[in-house]
Amino acid sequence: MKWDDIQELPCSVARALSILGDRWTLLIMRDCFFGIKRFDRFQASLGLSRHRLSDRLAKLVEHEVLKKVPYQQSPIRYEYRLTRKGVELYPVLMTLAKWGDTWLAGEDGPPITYHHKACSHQVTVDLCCSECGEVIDPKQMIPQAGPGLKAYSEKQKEIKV
Amino acid sequence: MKWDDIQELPCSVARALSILGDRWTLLIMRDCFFGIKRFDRFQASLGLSRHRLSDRLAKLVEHEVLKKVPYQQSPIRYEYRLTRKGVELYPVLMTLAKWGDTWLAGEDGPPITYHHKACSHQVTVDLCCSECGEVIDPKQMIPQAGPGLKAYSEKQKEIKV
DNA sequence: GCTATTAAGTTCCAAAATAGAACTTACTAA
DNA sequence: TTAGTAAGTTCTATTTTGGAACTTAATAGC
Repeated sequence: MKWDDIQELPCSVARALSILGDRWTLLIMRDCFFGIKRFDRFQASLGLSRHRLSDRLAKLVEHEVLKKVPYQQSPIRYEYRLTRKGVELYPVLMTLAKWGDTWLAGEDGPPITYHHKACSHQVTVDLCCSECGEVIDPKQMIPQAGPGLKAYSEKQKEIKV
Repeated sequence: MKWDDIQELPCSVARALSILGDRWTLLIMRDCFFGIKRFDRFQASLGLSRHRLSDRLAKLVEHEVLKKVPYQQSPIRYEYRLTRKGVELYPVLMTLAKWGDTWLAGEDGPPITYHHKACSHQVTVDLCCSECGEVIDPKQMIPQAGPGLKAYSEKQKEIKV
């Protein structure tokens, strides 16, 4: 299967990764959450080639994860800002960061710590149930075919007929 | 910067992505959470080339995200099982899935829905503060230099001297 | 007016990674 | 003896990437 085909799969993880799942995109998003907005600052921060960066930013704009906003005229220059869709990737990055902190940081401890304004503690993040608020244990979660999968199956049948 | 260099950065997201951040690895992990354990089943499910799959599984085993366990003798055959380190990637996949459900599912709705044994509702997941339990708003989180970053800075100084 | 600088890219080529098909190995079953 | 199964490995053509140089449109200093 070609990479571009995975966006067609009836799987939200596959669809998300078709936008985010290459070498650099999630690191670009990390930088966005640290407040980076401009081309040269992304390039300096990440050290990827300008060519790649240009491609990746364009793809993120195309998918409305970032938006280009002019920050000066003559010559007109744009910066890249998170959209609502982009901001909602925060949990993905925080769960990745927590996993890295737990399993890859070694003796030195986490490179970044987080403080929560609401409770003013140093905190980590947990995945919780939207109904009961309990911290999620994977074994307690039961996946079921949802409407999107059923609709996909129907369409596949039609194609075969 | 070469991709292999990012694992050296003082950033847990970069380190995590150095293991997980290529085209297929997180999809392989998704399949693990759906109970897939054997080579041919991964290949059938994902449609990636056998060569790639072999590489990716080996890398995940090397990093102790999966472990090879024999399931028969003569000829000896192994299956791939999640380690503790692997199981703890569940939040990463669930947050990706939720984002995909929200932004990429379209009219058909989410392909998969989840039910939580503890509360027996259909649920989604939220990112919550480990201290106060509130759902996380990115704006309420304040990043600070942690011990790992300080240790890294010290080491960089030594190299320069 | 001439030259340097800044920011945001684009162009080009060599090197690395990937897809897909065929092949290999070590067995079991008919 | 032949076919089948599972888990890979090998090979080649194609695609993607990295890195350096170049472009564009403007401003600032001399």
